[in-house]
Amino acid sequence: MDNRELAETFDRIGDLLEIKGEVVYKVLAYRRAAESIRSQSRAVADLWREDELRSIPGVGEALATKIDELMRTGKLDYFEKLKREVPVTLVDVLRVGDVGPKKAARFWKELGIQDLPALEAAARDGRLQRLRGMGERSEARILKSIEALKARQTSRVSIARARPVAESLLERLRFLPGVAAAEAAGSLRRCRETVGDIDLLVAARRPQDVIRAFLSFDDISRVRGQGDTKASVEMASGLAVQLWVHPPEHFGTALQYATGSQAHNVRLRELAQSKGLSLSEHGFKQANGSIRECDDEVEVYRLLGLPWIPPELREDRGEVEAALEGRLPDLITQADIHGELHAHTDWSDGAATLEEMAEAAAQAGLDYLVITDHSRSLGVANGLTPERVRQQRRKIDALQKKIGGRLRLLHGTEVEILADGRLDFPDDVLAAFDLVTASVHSSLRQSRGRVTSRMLAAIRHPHVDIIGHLTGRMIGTRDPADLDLEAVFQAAAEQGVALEINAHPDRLDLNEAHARRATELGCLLAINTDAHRPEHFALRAYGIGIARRGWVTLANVVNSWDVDQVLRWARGHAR
DNA sequence: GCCGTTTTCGGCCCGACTGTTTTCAGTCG
Repeated sequence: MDNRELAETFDRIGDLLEIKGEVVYKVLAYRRAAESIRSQSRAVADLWREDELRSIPGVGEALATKIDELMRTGKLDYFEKLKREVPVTLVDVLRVGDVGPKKAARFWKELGIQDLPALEAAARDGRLQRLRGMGERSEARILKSIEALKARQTSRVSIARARPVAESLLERLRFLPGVAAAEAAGSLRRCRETVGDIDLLVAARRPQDVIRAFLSFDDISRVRGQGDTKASVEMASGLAVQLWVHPPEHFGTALQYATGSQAHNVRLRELAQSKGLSLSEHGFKQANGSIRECDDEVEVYRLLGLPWIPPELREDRGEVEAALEGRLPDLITQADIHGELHAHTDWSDGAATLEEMAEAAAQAGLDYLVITDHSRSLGVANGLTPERVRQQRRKIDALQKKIGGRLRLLHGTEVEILADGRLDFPDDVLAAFDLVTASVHSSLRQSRGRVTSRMLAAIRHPHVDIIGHLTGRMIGTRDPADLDLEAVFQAAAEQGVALEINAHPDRLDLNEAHARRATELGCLLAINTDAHRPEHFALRAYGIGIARRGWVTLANVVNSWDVDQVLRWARGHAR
């Protein structure tokens, strides 16, 4: 049983317990454990074999026993019993906005509603509004929420889709009279790979004016809620947006609050309590009732006795402890990256010429660019034959002479790792490249053993320098290959082969948990855009975001090195 | 159900908004 399935099981148990009316802290304990398991950088199955389950934050005696049962038998008696008490289809009812555990339980017990279609039918028949404490408006709200739930395919969208929408709104908000500042917060600011909704924070003296102006933006299609200090809307595109408006004196605490994560905020508020303070978005309330305001986020953390914690780390994954102990990682930044090691041209499936890609790389401020077109067996991508490889080398050398010292051009390849683990070019062809990235694009559905041994063979191949987009996953459309990551990371660390963090927002592969584990094991990493057109060099921001969420520091990122160091490494490691 | 230089028992963040209520429960982030 993998981490995701395990986390889902615990989440589901939490949902059922909540509907059943169990004390909330037990529910929270299951959810906290689920989240902790989801963000584990190691497979829980491995920890189970090593008898280390209790090292997972939020897993105590009772949950460790349950994980053990799930690992041994694939089932959990406790969960099965629970499902006989509470219909498991009710968890779908919980997904409806404005319906929480209390209402779900009442709909079930008083109206016999066990699933989403039954809820919708009841709402349409006007049966919900006849319940005590309900009314016409509540029923209409629920019906709208059901429609919204059905309309969107998944509840989360790519960060790359959300960011431009947020930027567009922020530009307009900053232009409003009386607005001192406007920033994106929430999961967007924390650089999660997907975001559930867009959270925006505005500093202004007269919040109601800002909210009124915001609600009149013409791309807003529905107002979900509005008050004196916040508004919640849906965009025409279906994206949900939340706006908070606070006076400038509160901006520090408000930004901290709106950035989250919720789990991180809970940790900070507990820390505040231990100092006799009560922390909220309005400030620190002292024991005598007076409020200490903060217009600056750094000050919020300072008052808690902490250094400022970068938003990407705020997930309650050990960052508060690290901050308390003065061992926060010195995270990689965009400015640390000096070269692109993975880019395509129209020689294979890229959209632009060598010249155009070189020009764009120089414009993007890069010092060096490695051209890595596909190898021959990737027919759909017009992969290069050895003969075309030699032609491309001559073309690159000529172009280098033409552009001079502005940009160092290197000749590389993204060579296919074939289904049997061999590479798609013979050794003498590979030897002629400045840099070799090896990737898997097909036969991703092979067994765990086979995919892993293919990957290990590639890592141990004397000419391979980088493994591209390791798992092959495409967010939302293609599952990652089933790999023994621990074995892959160890081999990569031993061989000095770098693992790519592919910055394309559909890939982000390694993901943040993998990046963190790879870093712990001492792997080298490469943060690449896999650019197929000039504007793709800008995608690096998303790769940097994931790297930072994976606690990646400057030390082991190969494209933070200068070109000579990269070439020395490419020639020298484990050959 | 978890967790501990204030505790192995008794805590477990804080506030805004909504709708149905005559003072509050439920939901959400």
